[in-house]
Amino acid sequence: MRPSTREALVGAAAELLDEGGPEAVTLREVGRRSGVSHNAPYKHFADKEALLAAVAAQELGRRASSLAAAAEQPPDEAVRTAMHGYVAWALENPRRFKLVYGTWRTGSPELATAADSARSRLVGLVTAAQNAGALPGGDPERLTALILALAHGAVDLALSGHLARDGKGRADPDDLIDDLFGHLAKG
Amino acid sequence: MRPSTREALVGAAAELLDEGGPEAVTLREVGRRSGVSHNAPYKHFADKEALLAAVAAQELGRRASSLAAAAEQPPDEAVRTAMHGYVAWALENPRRFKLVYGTWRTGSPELATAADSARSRLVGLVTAAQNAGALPGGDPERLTALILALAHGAVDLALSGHLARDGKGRADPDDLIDDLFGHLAKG
DNA sequence: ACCTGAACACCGTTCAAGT
DNA sequence: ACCTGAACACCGTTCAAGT
Repeated sequence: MRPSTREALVGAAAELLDEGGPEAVTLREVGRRSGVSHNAPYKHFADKEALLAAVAAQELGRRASSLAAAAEQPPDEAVRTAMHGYVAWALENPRRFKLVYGTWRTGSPELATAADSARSRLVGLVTAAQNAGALPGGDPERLTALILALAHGAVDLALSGHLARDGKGRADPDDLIDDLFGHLAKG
Repeated sequence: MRPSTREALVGAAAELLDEGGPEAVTLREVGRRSGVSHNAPYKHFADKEALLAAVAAQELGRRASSLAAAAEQPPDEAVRTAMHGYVAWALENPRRFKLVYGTWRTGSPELATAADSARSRLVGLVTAAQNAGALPGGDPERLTALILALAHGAVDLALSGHLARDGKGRADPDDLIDDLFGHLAKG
């Protein structure tokens, strides 16, 4: 069966987001690409932000699935692999990354659920790595937060050009992740 | 002497940014609060983005000054103090934080200079801490990037609600910074 | 050099009306 | 239940003109 109007709207919005950022997502163009009028979206979403939240939730759901794939690796490598995957996703889809972690004026339950799901999967990987002796002990949620914060910050700084780009101090997000795991292994 | 028109425009833009985010910074309101017409800003800035870049550069310049203050502490504590200061600034001024590290369609040399200045000050603090034996060795630029990425990511995740908020795994950005320094000290 | 007022194209949102 | 067309208020930007 062909996509429902709602799915078409979300798809068109994601497409426009990739092409030109959130302000390029005009309800008029979303409607046009979906074959409906420019205010048909209001029958499916409260406003433009709710439409963007649906795009973010869809993206986060896909991220959670790719975390499930990382879980099939041996536990001592799964977390690192997952983090490199996170970085690759963010660098390839910077506007989706910025959207997902942007500021929302009105909280979307759909988005919150997707975020919790992704984070709890990662906590599972970290716990397994701890049990395998590949990561130091302590509260797994807290260690997960540490690792995720580093990966997230490295990507965000890289995207905004605030990471040293040239010269001998050059480090990309993948390097920083490996550095962190090196320090954690020594502890 | 009273503020020039340019300074008034930047000040009004910063005020509006704090009140309602970037989209609340309308050139019409900026002009009104500065006592000029709604298109007078175009005589000082190429467009709205250039005005926002001036706000970001001003903010980053102030951040660099506050890093200078941290340098007066003993070297083994200066970096940690600076990072807690970074977190406090970001949590108190989330819209300025998001603006500074947002995506710019057109690069501003003013902003790039301010960013380099802030980062090189931090590298100086890290180098001093390494010499004092408070941080592990290795390339100071790269270690600086690691620490900054963690602080930045922790704040950004906290602002977007992607850090665990309740339950036993709860960690705020300050906790994560201390955790990182703990792991680094053990290495 | 700096500023103004009018104008243009565009956008989010609302509303009355249609099926 | 879902959609349309007209309309409203608003905004970034441009332009001709003023001092």
